[in-house]
Amino acid sequence: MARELQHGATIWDVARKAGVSITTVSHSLNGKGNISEATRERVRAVASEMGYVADAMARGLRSSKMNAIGLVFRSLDSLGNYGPNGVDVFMKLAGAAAAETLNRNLGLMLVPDLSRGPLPPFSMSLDGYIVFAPHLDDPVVALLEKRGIPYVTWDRDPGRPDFRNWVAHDDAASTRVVLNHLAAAGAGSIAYVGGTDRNAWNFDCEAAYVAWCLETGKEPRIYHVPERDGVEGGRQVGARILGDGMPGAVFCLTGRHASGAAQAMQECGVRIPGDLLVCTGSDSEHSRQHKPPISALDVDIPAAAAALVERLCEVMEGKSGSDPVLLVARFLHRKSTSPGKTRNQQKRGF
Amino acid sequence: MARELQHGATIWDVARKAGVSITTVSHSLNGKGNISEATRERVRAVASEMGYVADAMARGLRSSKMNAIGLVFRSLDSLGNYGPNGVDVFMKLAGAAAAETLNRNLGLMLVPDLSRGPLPPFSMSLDGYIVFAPHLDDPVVALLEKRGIPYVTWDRDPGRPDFRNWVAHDDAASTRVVLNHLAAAGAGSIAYVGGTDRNAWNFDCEAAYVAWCLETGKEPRIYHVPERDGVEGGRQVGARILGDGMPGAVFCLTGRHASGAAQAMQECGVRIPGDLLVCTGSDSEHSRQHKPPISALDVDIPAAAAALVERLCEVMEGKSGSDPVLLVARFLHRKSTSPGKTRNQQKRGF
DNA sequence: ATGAAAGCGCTAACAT
DNA sequence: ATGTTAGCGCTTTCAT
Repeated sequence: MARELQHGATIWDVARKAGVSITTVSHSLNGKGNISEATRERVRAVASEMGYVADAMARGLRSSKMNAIGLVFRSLDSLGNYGPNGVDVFMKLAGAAAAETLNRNLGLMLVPDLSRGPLPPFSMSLDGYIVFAPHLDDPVVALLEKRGIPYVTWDRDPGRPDFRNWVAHDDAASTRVVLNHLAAAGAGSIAYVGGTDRNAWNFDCEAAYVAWCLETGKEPRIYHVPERDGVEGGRQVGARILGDGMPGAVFCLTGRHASGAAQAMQECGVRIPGDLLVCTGSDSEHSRQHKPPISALDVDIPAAAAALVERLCEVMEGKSGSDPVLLVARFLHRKSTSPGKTRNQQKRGF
Repeated sequence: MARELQHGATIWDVARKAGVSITTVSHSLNGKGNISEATRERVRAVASEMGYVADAMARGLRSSKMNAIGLVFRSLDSLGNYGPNGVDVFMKLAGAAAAETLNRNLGLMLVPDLSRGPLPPFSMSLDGYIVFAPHLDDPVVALLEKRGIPYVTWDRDPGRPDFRNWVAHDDAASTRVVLNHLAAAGAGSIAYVGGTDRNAWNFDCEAAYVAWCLETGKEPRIYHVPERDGVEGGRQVGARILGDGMPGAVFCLTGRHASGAAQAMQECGVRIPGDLLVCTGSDSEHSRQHKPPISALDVDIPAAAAALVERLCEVMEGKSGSDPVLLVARFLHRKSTSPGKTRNQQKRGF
């Protein structure tokens, strides 16, 4: 149906009905200017009675503010399988960010990968962007940078150490928490399984692992599995690890890899946690539902979303120079790293 | 930083640089009017060289088209825990819809519940809406209706039988598929566990269950658990069902309920599928990861998103009178309803 | 084949 | 305390 017909009342309609000028309407509704309280009230009443809502585009055109921010949806491909890791984290973040932006009366626009294809009409008019896990030399970041659009990132930009508008977990600290926990639980040697995406998470966790090995005098055992290979990739690496000689523990960054690796090894008769401890750097349904449940680092998604949106708002307001925001990952201690637990605890999924 | 500085080139800048009028630029870029191919090419070249992108708001103001649609985020509360069911379906749909809208060069805006709080600035300017599972007398639908904004719904609007712009699974048919499967697998009596939200899914599945019982001469056994009670609610209903006398099968609409019910009953010594068949109407990580995996109806989310977006585009273009789109849910036959399967199949998670 | 000019609905100087 | 007016950047008649 033609929107023209139904298109809501304009500021003119309100002005006419209230018997004032459009300026008065604008000022009344926006709490600006010098308007008598009586008039202000009357205008407000008329406006709300008419269901008047200022046209976002007209307003935006004038103030060059869209009142909406974008959330970049990198690599749609990887979402193709809608696995718990791809979608889970990203989409939960989208939900939490939407809640967060609503509080500030901003819209949240999902923008699937800006770096390929024609730009969606709105993409360059948005007030700011949240970029999820930029990788090395990310073209999306380059585009935003070139156009001077404010943005913050989840995880630091691995190629740009001076860019400081990011929010992330303290990956180095989290990694040490895990490794120390594993060592304390009796793991003599710990194998590490990272992903292949060139993002800060992979880089920093691996670096922390290597540093920790150096400090504790252990021999690093590093494996890489492409994120997209998911559980199956995990199974394969599990087999490889077994082939290379069973370690005391395995730390898989990705939840799906952890689940796959544990699965494959259990099928070979390895008992978890009896023979081997397993832990993941990213909690997901896979780690929660695995038998036994797999210990994991957990992203506090609402906190992350809140921090990202808040920081972005600061940047949009021109504030700069703040430090990056480091969140603490929660460590969820579960059965997979608890040798010697009773049957009862096991049953409760702990 | 002040956007003014960085604000991209305007149509004027392009016109000046190309030595033509803004009309020529507009026409060249939009393939309208009578412009010589030479000029058109030159303008295009200049524009792309300058990285010119038409301002979405200015364009929208003129054409009163936003080129973006909204996806209503009903009841954020229920997403509060970001459990696999809330997020799973809704967020996957958001992702798929974003991909789908991108193909049409439309933006997708996440709009958290229009019915409470102040309207987000954009919400009333969007070209159309996808409303996810409207419930009876849904205020969001009422608002959209009042303002004449085109919308489609996922699942029919239970209170408005004449509204036909919806996409959903054929719940009646799907329910029968499940019940027949359960009966064929040897279930003499089948208990049904539905949710309490007043949406079409709950209504239609239950109606189909009752009808099927009537036809087959079975006594209906109906239980209700609030969606938000999740796995714990499932555990409780599992206990209740056991208390009322164990049936041959349980059909839980919600995946989390199914998982909880199965869990509680298994802890009481019930063997699945040996003593009892369990099936859910909504596949999720919970049903997939349960031991044994729980048979489920599965939403083809990309198909649903595609259908929703396509239908919405039709509605926005003024086409009307099309029939609702009925999708077929896939039935995923798993171990929980396969009595007498071999050990091997069991191992493969089938 | 090209350009001038009128708005779209709003905000913010600038009158009054 | 209220009103007039000039644009924001664009599309679209209507001239030329």
